[in-house]
Amino acid sequence: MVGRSSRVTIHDVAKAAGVSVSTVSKALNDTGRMTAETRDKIKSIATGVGFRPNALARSLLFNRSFTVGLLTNDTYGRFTLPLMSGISEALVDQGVSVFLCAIEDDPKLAKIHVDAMLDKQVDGIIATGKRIDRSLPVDLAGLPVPVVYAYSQGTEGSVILTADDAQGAQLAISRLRSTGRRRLVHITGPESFASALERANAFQRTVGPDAKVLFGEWTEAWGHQSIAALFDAEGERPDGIFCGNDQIARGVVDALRERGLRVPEDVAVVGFDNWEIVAAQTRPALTTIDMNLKELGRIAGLTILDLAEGRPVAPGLRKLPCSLVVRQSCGSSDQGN
Amino acid sequence: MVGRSSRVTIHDVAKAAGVSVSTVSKALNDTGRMTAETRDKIKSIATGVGFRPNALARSLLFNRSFTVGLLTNDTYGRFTLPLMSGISEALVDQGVSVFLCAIEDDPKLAKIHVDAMLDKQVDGIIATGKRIDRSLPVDLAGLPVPVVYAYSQGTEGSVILTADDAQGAQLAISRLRSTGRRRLVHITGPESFASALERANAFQRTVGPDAKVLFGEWTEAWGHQSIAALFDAEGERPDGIFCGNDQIARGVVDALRERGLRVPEDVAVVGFDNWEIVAAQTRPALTTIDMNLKELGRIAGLTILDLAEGRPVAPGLRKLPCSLVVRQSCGSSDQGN
DNA sequence: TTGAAAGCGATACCAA
DNA sequence: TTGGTATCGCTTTCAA
Repeated sequence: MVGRSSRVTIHDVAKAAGVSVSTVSKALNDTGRMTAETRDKIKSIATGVGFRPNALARSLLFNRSFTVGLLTNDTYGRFTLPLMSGISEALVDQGVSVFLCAIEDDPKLAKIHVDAMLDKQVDGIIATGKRIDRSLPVDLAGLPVPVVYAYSQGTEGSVILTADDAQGAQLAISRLRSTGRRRLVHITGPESFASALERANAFQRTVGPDAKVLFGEWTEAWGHQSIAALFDAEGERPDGIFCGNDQIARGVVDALRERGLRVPEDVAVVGFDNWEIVAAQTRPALTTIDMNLKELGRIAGLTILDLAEGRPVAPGLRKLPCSLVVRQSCGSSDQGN
Repeated sequence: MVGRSSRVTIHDVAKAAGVSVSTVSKALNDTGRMTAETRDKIKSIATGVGFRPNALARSLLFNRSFTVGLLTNDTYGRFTLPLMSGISEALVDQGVSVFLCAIEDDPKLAKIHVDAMLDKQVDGIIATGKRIDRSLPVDLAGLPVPVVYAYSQGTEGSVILTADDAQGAQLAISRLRSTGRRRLVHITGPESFASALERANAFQRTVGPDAKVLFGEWTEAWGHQSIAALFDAEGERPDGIFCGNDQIARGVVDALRERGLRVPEDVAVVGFDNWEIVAAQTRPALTTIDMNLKELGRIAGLTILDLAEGRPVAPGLRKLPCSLVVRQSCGSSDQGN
């Protein structure tokens, strides 16, 4: 039997308990004063009839909707999903729900979604994208609600959360070195990506100013091409490769294997992103850098809540640490040369 | 300058226009009667002061929140994201927003999310998962709002939307045959998955009762293993392989190439899922079956809206057609034998 | 200790 | 043509 049982209001509880609505409200919210007996009786009746307060009514009263919006243009969800998961996790105990709006780089659509969220009185908006040096196609400055940018470019004076690319790169390099690798190369995406540049700079700062960096595409194919270039050429060959993302790393690992080189024995490889579906299916599975996007999401959620509740938050760019995920492509750190 | 400009209410508009709130309401909603002049004046003043009606207040009045919930336990978002995108697309013009709740197979978490959504008076809930023969860890029957199951098991008498696995399999087989393949094999996931079984049954119904089906895992590794088994054995070798998902297909394609077999010239391969990240990066790129999850989401959105607005919807399982996405792994259909 | 009434922001009926 | 008032479900002040 499908049927929408209609909702029970505080009025119904009052009638059932033989008291007034105000008494019920006070009883359930543990406010006002009354005999413990009355309070308990009302509480048990309320649960008995299955009363749940209408959040809309409370929102109207408190001017707080216990709702935040997540705006994204990342269609693959590679960044959005872990972020979303972290946000949700941080906010669910506070009774806050998340509106997800996928706007696909369409300014008009973005505006429609933002307006809809504002109309619904969201307590704040978290903006996220697929790269940290591009902003969403909509201006979020001057909105009547707080905004937090997570893995996206933000406006002057706003709160921006991102992963610490340089630190992530260090992590990868340390790992390669601790397994005894000395001839390191960095294969990464286009130079036009701030995160590619950031990692590459960290790489050269750490390994040396003329450490080799190959900029290209974020694809497996680029991984293959790079290996061809590196190993067909004369001269010194790398024994450790730090890749700008897991797809490149996969291409690199496959290309090395096809050349009869063993990973990690002959060449160790570290990826970036910890994109499960790529990293875990690569043979050998990729040791890689995780940007901890879920944690980033958690912090974004808590931050937007702070802002919404009027607590002070320092504006500016905040970089959160990456961590190393050890699988097989980089050997074990106690392994000599 | 960051600052939350406080919201303007209908009252402010009324004051600015020198009329009553009821007149403003009527003017803006094109109801009631008044001089076109008054109406226009009020409208322009409203836009002038940046008035946007508080959706919460309207919801309270209309008992409609213009909000739906999407409940999912699919962490990768492989099914959820396209679905979400379709739902959102179908509902955004109606001013409906979507709460996304990721519940990760945790019954308690699921209940918390469902309760939060109900408290916020969602107009309906769409439940989705990562396989069609499992239900979410929460009972959605008897809720005071309509529920639609999309790519998830549903309850007796509910509305369930899913992809037509059998038809998808037919599509793959037709494609293989139209490129002249005659010795077809199906490599797929565990027999315990309804969708694997459904596709396998369709395969045997079409190709013949003793057409070979290999059940295994949904992984690249299984693709490799199957190829080893098939090509190391004595006897007839397949010239066309239909894979249960794109990951298996990728393993198959890689394994074939490693054996010196050309894809698609020697063996044609068709995948399933059209998971861009896998299908497009495979060399050659995978011809595969797309479950049209976005369209499925669109229909789920429209259906939940129908239900929410009291329009009749036939209960039961509704299978939506898959489509073929042609890339390179299956050659072109005008190619002879 | 309990309850009546005002009000959150909007809409709609019914008078004027 | 316009405006006062009740209402949606809830919380909170203030009076009883």
